[in-house]
Amino acid sequence: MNLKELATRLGLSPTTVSRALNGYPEVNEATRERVVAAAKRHNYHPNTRAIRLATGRAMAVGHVIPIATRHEIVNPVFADFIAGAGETYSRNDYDMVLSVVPDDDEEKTYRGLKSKGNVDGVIVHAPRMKDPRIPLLREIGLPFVVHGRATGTAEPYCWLDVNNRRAFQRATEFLLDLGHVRIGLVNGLEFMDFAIRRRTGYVDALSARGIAPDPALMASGEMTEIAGFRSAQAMLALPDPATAILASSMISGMGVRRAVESAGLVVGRDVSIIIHDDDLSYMKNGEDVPIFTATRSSVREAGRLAAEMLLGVIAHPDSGPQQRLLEAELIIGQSTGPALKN
Amino acid sequence: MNLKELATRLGLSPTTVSRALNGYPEVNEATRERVVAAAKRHNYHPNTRAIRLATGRAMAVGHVIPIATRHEIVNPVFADFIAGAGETYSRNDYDMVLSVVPDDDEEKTYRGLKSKGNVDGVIVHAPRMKDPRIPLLREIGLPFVVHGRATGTAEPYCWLDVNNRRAFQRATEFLLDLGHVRIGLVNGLEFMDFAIRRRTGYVDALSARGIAPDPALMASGEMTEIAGFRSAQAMLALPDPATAILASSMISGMGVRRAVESAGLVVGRDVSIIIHDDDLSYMKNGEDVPIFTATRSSVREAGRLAAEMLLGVIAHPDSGPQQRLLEAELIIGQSTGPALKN
DNA sequence: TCAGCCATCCAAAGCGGTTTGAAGCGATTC
DNA sequence: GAATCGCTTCAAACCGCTTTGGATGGCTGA
Repeated sequence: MNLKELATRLGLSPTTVSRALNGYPEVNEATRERVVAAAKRHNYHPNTRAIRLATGRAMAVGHVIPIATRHEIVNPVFADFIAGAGETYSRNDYDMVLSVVPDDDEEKTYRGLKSKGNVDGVIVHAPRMKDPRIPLLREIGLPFVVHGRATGTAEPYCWLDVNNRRAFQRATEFLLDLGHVRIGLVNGLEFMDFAIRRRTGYVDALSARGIAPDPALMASGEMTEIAGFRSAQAMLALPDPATAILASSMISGMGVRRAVESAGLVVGRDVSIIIHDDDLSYMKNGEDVPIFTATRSSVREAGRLAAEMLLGVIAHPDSGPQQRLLEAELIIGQSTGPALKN
Repeated sequence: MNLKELATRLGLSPTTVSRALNGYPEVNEATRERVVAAAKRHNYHPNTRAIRLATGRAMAVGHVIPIATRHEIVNPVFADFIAGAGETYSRNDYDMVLSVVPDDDEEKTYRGLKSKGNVDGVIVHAPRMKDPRIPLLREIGLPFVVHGRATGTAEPYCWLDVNNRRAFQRATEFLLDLGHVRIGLVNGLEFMDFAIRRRTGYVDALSARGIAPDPALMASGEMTEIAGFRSAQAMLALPDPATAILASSMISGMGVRRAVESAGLVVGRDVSIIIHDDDLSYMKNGEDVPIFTATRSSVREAGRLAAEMLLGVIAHPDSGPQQRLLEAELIIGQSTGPALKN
């Protein structure tokens, strides 16, 4: 059943039927009701491909996922962000198209997306310092929103980010207030923008109390369990070991916890742990009482909001670059406690 | 730059240019080269929306992700599967479109995808027993491939699955051979088809050795760290406690490990653990030496293969239902050892 | 009464490709 | 020399919708 058939059946022109269904004013209310009823009765759904060609809009948003040789973006955090963004798209009748491409094809992919007209805009994931995708997208004129920020980019652009610096600053201050001095940081890879900001927050908090950051207490790597384990193990084995550790994710936090426990120490008593909790739906930080004390910010919610921002930018291309900074909450769990006097 | 402009510039008709670029035989080789060169020079890319309307194909594959109220499908395993499938689509110039919808809209979504012509086929995720999506998709005539199988579905359909029964049977036999008798199963939710099959394999292996399955040693729940922890904790607290535990994923296995360690026991000596390892890219089971003994099967590779199968079905709709069963390998890690005599 | 004005509807021209049917033309065949 | 054939190329229809630019006719107001 297509528009023409439906129109014939109703004894109307395709024009009128189209207008009736799309809510245009120049159609008699009685006619509209008749059309709407017939459309429902015959289970008519306009063909998306035709709409797209006729309107010149793709009604779709792209997410480009590089199959990285050096760093995996396909991680649990990404999945939850996508889920959140997808909710927004569904509600707005947009499609979400994911392009999984070898990372040296990334630029070609963005250019293709634009020139072939597959999408109306894209979300940029996991920005790095001076991320080249930002000038690229501006150059080719494809609307975009960055999830995170890219330090070192001069021109303004649309982004939505968590205040990572402030979150880690607060977490560090919290540990300092508990009397901890030897505080370790198990960070993500420090070419990622968020990791840089987190370290800044951590260092700032220490410096404000006159504590010089100790390189031995600052690790950086993939946010995996095993990496968390190893980094924490090293920090606990120091002559002057860490008594508290900040971990960059739930998963690396689990590695840190394993290191603490396998050193015969008790989490929350001998060693405090604070993680960053993305509030992943399948990886809750406890149910009622959080297991870990954490800086929490829902990445799924971030996905929803970033998608909304992008749809806004697509609808109003010259409304100027929008920006939004979300604050993480500091939630107190069972993994932190006062530093032991000795 | 569109086809007509390019044709005008070349002094040719759009027909010839289109054919030249699409490799049709009825065009002079010299002309074709001229056209191809001009297309590259002017950076011409045919408009996807126009191609889709003209050919009647969507050149896209759908993945419907229900925002489940009762069960989360958006999990790490799903993310890796998607990444694998996406690789295949990119190589074949197909788009991957994800629909994130409330779970009571799932049927409506599939029907819409078909009648609006957004996709040429779909992948069905996380099948349950007698999964209603299979008859639905058959009814509306939308090509599909199921990742997994749905026990209780009479008619044949396309699927790609891991031999879950055999994998868990072998794992159980391996533990039995090591002298374990009290073997626990920390399973996924048992309305999921894969979980049923795993339990069957486990029970079969025990029965073959004359061991009656003990309900106290069989848990079922979400595959989270905390659920794994709790189930294992209960099994270790029994009067006749488990000396070995099968866990359904890396994450629940981490919970099991924590339960073992926090009971003051040593993994691989006091208690053996075998997990199912989906070989997730960001959650490796060790680097050279696996941490866990595991039944391993790459879910990413499964994604690639399922996507290939679907593209095949789309290209040859009446080639009959294809089916493929992948075997998991049993890899020996550091989490298993002989049962202690006492 | 008649021009002017809404309210309502329609024909036709896109959107940018693919594909069908036919035509031009030099070479071959009879 | 005419008919035939193959190789190239093209004009036009088509995919299914949106949207522009009328057309129609009843109603209002002078």
